Amino acid sequence: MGNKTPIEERIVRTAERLFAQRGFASTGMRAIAKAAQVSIGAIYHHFKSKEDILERIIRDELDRRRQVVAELKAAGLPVKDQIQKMVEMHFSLLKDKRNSARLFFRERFDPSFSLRTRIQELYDEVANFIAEVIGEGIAAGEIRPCQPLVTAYAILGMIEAVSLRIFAGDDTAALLMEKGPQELVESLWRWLRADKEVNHA
Amino acid sequence: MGNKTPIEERIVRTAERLFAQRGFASTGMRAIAKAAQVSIGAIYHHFKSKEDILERIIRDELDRRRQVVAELKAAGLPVKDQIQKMVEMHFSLLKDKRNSARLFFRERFDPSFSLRTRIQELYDEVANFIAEVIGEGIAAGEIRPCQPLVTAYAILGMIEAVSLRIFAGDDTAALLMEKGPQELVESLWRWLRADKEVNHA
Amino acid sequence: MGNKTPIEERIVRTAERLFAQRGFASTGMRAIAKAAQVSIGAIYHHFKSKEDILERIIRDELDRRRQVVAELKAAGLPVKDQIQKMVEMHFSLLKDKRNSARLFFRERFDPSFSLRTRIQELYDEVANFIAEVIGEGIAAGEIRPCQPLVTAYAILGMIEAVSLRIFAGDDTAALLMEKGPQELVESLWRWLRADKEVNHA
Amino acid sequence: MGNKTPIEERIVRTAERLFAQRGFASTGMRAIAKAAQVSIGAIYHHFKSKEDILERIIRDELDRRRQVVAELKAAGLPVKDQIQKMVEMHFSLLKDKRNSARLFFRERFDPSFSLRTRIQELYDEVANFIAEVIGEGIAAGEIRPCQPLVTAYAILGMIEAVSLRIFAGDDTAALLMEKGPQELVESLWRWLRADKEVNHA
DNA sequence: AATGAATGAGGGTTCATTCAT
DNA sequence: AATGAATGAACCCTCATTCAT
Repeated sequence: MGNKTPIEERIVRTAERLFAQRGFASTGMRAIAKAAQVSIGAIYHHFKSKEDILERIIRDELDRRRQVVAELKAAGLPVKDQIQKMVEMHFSLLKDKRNSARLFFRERFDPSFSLRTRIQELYDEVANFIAEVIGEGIAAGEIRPCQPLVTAYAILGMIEAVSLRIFAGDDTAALLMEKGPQELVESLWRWLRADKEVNHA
Repeated sequence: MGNKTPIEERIVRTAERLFAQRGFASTGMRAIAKAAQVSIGAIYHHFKSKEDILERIIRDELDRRRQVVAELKAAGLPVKDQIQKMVEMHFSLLKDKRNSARLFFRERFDPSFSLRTRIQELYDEVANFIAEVIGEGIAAGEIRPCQPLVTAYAILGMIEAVSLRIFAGDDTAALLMEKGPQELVESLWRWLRADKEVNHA
Repeated sequence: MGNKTPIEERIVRTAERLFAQRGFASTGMRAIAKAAQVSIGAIYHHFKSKEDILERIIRDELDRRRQVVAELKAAGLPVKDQIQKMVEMHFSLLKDKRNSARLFFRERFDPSFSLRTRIQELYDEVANFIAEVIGEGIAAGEIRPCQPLVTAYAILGMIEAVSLRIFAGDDTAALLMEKGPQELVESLWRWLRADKEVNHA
Repeated sequence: MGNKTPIEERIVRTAERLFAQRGFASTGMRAIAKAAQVSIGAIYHHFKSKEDILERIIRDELDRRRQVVAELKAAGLPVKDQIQKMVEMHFSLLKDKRNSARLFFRERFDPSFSLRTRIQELYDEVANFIAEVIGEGIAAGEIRPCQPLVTAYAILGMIEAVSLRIFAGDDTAALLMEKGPQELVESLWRWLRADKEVNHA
């Protein structure tokens, strides 16, 4: 049922790459068909429309992230570890699914795109999860008092900005890829931890 | 000579809005002409091509930001104030030039877009400026030792993420717009400041 | 595989007619589509571009002429007969493929037209063939000494001028069509033959 | 009144060159204006339309040729000399007014062009003049019996074919330019003269 | 006499999509 | 399941021409 046949796989992966490279609007069905070595008819046999392909790509990516968040939630780790895992997740997805991550970022703002809302929802979902973690941390005295939601978006933004810069693929990108994760985790903790810890150190 | 005629202004502003809303590739010249209440021919009389309009928009925005950064550099403020000003600048530009800011985000990654490199350069320029400020702060013992460049991108990302979320225009956006700037400035300082200050507190 | 589908045939023949009537640059794709009762998309499904249609038309015509010349070469007729056949060929092609012949004349000088060189080559090929025949005739004493190449172009020009005048379709054209071929053949022979034949007459 | 101001001259000459090079339909008013270093408005101040410029160019050329023919008619030369002068005239015009000669040939067949009829008329006028000369020659026994009109078109065609080939500007063209005129004159006379002359030689 | 901003119809071409096979 | 021919609206852009200055 939900099984992807090889041809669907090929279409999805090719489209993912092309959408990420050229943008959704600028990628034609012909280009996808040609690059995937599939007939146009075959694409329309498996997908309702061009948007349908994008929807599938995005949904896959959303599922993947949602699952990571769910696992993280279930694990019941200490606050600091949860935040570390979040950061690592993003960098890991960035490495494994470079194209969809890039696509994910590119098409987030297109208002004509029916998935925009769903993307926003996931984003908010992740942000809310982080805010929740922060809230708990504050309640437990582990995190200093702050606006949890603002902080959550800020954290996501930090991660994404560094991730995005890595797409450029130049020397700076290499530096960020190497130093980024640990630096971010350390900084984040320094940012969030309650003052007492510093005083007691 | 270099004066913008009213019609050019109208074209640029309309295009800016439409590009920001629908994306560059999905905005047709007809749509711009109609929305700006200008004939297609008139647009082509003032601009070489659709890309030329985008180029003008982006260049204007780049100039605006570059100038703010230059002023900031020249002011010779203390580290903390410089960072605060940076954050405020971003939120201020966000309020005044909502469309171009949004457009700026959207089209940054299109590889076929001739200005992409220039945008990247400006972004790097700003990042480098921040990294420089951080480096000076570290040398002066005001900022704790860290990777200045990674931190710079992280800071920009934080700001952007919060900014972007504001585009959505919902309740969360309102909250972020209200609490965002001061929360970010405070958090940032907490993040960056050397430990001694905390200890002495 | 190489079979022309009916739709391609219809497009080519319609374009041929319109190009001949209005000129290549002044014939729009919409006009071709309408006249051929075919959608614009269908044209572009079969041809890469407007120039591609012209290329196909010209290539067909070139092939046709090249083949006639090759057959003539292979036949090994006496000089006089070869010249007669050449003239007849031109008038015959003129009758059968009136449009492409006219088009052939019209677009020969367009420097932006990619096939111009190839047309020139064929023209030269035919001219060289005639010059060759004349050269052989001179060597055999059947043709009086003359510049073979100049004479060849002159002969082609004679034929074309009469042909072209026929396109007008008026009374003069009818006269030329009726009397042209035999008059030209006779005159040509009178022009070319060695003097001895006249003396012996 | 009929005086050309310098600006009109510049427009006409530039248009003549561009029309000859690119064709009438493919030459834009902007291109003429730019090449002639004249504003578009200035062109429209002196000429009613693009066709009007062409009309002026063609009319000038027609007048020039008509005048040569008239002079030839008035001179009352022997038949052979008249024909020689005709040939020389064509090659001379070809040298002096290369562009208009080329243009003259290119646009002769455009049926949407209002001057086509007039061009045809001049062409016929010249052909009729030649036919007349031939007719007189036949009556006087200097020219062998033949179809005067067919022969006239053939002669014009010969001349044009050689002329046109010269436009290519390659080695063959150089050869034709050097040997063409005298070869044509000699051949023509051989073609046309009554047999008795040959017999009596 | 001369300018060039403005028009909008039309240019060639690409598009996502349909459907008979 | 798979094909690719066919559609025609929409794409960006150029055109000859007008007209207020």
